[in-house]
Amino acid sequence: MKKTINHAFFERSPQIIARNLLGYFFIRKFEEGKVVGRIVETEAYGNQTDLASHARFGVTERNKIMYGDAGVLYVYSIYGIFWLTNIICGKNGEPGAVLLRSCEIVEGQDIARKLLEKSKFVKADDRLATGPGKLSLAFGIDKTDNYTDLIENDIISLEKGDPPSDIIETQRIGIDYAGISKELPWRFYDGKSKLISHK
DNA sequence: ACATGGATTCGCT
DNA sequence: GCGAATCCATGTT
Repeated sequence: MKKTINHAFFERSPQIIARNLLGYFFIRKFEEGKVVGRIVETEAYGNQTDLASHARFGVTERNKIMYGDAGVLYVYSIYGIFWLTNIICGKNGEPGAVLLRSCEIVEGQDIARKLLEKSKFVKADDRLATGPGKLSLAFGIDKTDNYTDLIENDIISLEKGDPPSDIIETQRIGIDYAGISKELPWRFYDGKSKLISHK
């Protein structure tokens, strides 16, 4: 039995969890095998006071998942082209999520490549899961994976890994609309990794 | 029922 | 650095 992660791990602030998840392994099983990615880039999204968060307008049909139990996947579509993969954080009633932005695929690169090639909007080079849209493609994640509990289910999971020696904190990407919140240092990445979406 | 715009990516300038 | 691809959640009529 591998090291497990319990729900309590996710019942903390998204900033703490986004940082802690660096070096962890994100895993999805397929019939042909499994895809394993070392997480090297994340972003935290907070409550109503975070003007970049989907929770900034209060509860809606799409974002109500952010107010629910931690440790479940929040998957939503963006630009009509991509799915983005998040993990719900915080205690029940406190909205928060961590966006998975980049992985180093350490197993199942052939499976990930085939999944990427199904999309006409990405190029399947050696940066297979670099960027949140490509990461979701590489793990075959779409709206059918929304609400998946990472602790309970047997297909998608997280395993502990060693934290990077060099963790960089910067502003989040693609949130120019967020006013003062765009300056929050809530993006985290492994400073030694080459597979980061933006430097 | 309709208008708006986005937690992206790629290719061209 | 900028525009296009493309669709659904959201807010407004």
